[in-house]
Amino acid sequence: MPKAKFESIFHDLKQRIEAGQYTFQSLLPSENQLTELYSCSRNTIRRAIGGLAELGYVQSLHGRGVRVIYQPIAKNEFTIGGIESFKESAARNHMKASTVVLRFEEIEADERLSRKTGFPIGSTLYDIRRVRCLDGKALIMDINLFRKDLVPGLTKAIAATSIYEYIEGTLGMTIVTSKRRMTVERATREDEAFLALGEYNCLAVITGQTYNADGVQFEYTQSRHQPDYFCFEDTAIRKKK
Amino acid sequence: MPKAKFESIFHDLKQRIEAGQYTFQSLLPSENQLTELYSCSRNTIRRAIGGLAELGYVQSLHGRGVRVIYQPIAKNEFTIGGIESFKESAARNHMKASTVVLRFEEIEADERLSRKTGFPIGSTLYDIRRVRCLDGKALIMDINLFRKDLVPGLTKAIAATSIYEYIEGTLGMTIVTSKRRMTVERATREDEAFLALGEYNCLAVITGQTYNADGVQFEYTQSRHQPDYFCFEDTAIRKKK
DNA sequence: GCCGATTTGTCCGTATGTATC
DNA sequence: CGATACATACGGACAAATCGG
Repeated sequence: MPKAKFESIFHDLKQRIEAGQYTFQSLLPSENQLTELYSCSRNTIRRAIGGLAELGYVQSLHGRGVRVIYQPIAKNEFTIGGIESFKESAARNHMKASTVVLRFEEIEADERLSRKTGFPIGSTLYDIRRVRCLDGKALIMDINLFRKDLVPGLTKAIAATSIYEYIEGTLGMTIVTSKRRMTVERATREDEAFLALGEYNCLAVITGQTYNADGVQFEYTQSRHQPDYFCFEDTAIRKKK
Repeated sequence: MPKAKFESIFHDLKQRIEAGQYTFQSLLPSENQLTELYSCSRNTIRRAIGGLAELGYVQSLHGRGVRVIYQPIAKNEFTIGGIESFKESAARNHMKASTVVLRFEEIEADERLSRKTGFPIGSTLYDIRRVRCLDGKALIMDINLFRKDLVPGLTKAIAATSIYEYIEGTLGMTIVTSKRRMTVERATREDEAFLALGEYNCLAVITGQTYNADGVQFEYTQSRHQPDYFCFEDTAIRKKK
């Protein structure tokens, strides 16, 4: 529920573009016209347009207008975008999701683990390992480390459903920033044992650190995807020199 | 050379964070203090901070301040971020780059190719295929399609050095928006024939469409990376509900 | 628990610069 | 050249969240 004005304008324009009201390669109404349409200041319009540009929906042309560069694409893959939980992605792709918890332990961060994950040395962590299945096939290996003091009361039963629902729903914690690295790695013996890799000997690996609303890292995750069900989208905007 | 004020403030703050003047988990000076430090309006400061947040350098905490969440990491891999050419990336990673042009032809976009690449049907395209080598190892297979009418005068010799230098330098065209999809694919016979894949049977594939300053797509690229030399970084900021 | 000071979030109106047509 | 349109910047106002007394 967007309460901010620029957000609701952003969503309205986004929907109109997706619906084809503003077509590919056409120009949006000028910023001055939009200020009248939405009865707001030009500043607010510009924030909405800025959001659309980040999404790769439009591109501003100095002195000419704002061009629509949105093209609908067929999304039949397990596309990742923004911050989204496994359950949310599965639902968006209309797939049956299930989870098997392989490990649920408490460990302490030593110096090596601290360097790797970014957690302070000595912090107590939940160490969770799960296999994610879509439509019955084991496709993703999730390795999660949570700071116990920031995510108290986590149980194996919660891990089997959705940890993020617990964190955002029950604990009322907000997830804000998420830093991720994507790489391709050789399958480990564990990957081969638990996942349906088929003829692939590699996986798409997403390593991420997640920060809560206090700006404190509470999670380190490694998500190892069977290649068929991995796709990441991104839009980059080049800075001027 | 940033002429805009908010950009130079952005770069200054970014450098101070990287230099450790503002340390991990500390708070920046308040926006009001920064307006005095840089003698500018609060609006301008906020734009600079917004840029740092997008980079994953800081996170704003309502009512409290702006927390630094930048942590230096060892970048010994071929990291991709923003829009960057092969030569630029190689230079940043202190590696010797060389290129072998496998193909340089003109083709016409039929209906199938148009759907795949986003080019209009009937447009004449340069079809270029190149192998990229770093420190003598063949690691990347680049497949580029350029609209001939938008990138005139392209030659095989230019393809052997840097097409982007030609586009931005000689033609004076500005690259603005770039949409990319990352996937993992099985190696083709061509990949195996020309690249040093080692024991991998997959590659990291980046498929992208690039738009110029007119908002017109002039390029479709597929970049197929040997896994050891591929790493993509990203920061996501969760929208509020 | 309340109040006031501080700090970030949103929004407005205006002015000026720059690019396009 | 003038009109239009986007880019940058300023200053002010009020809301919302946090923190200390």
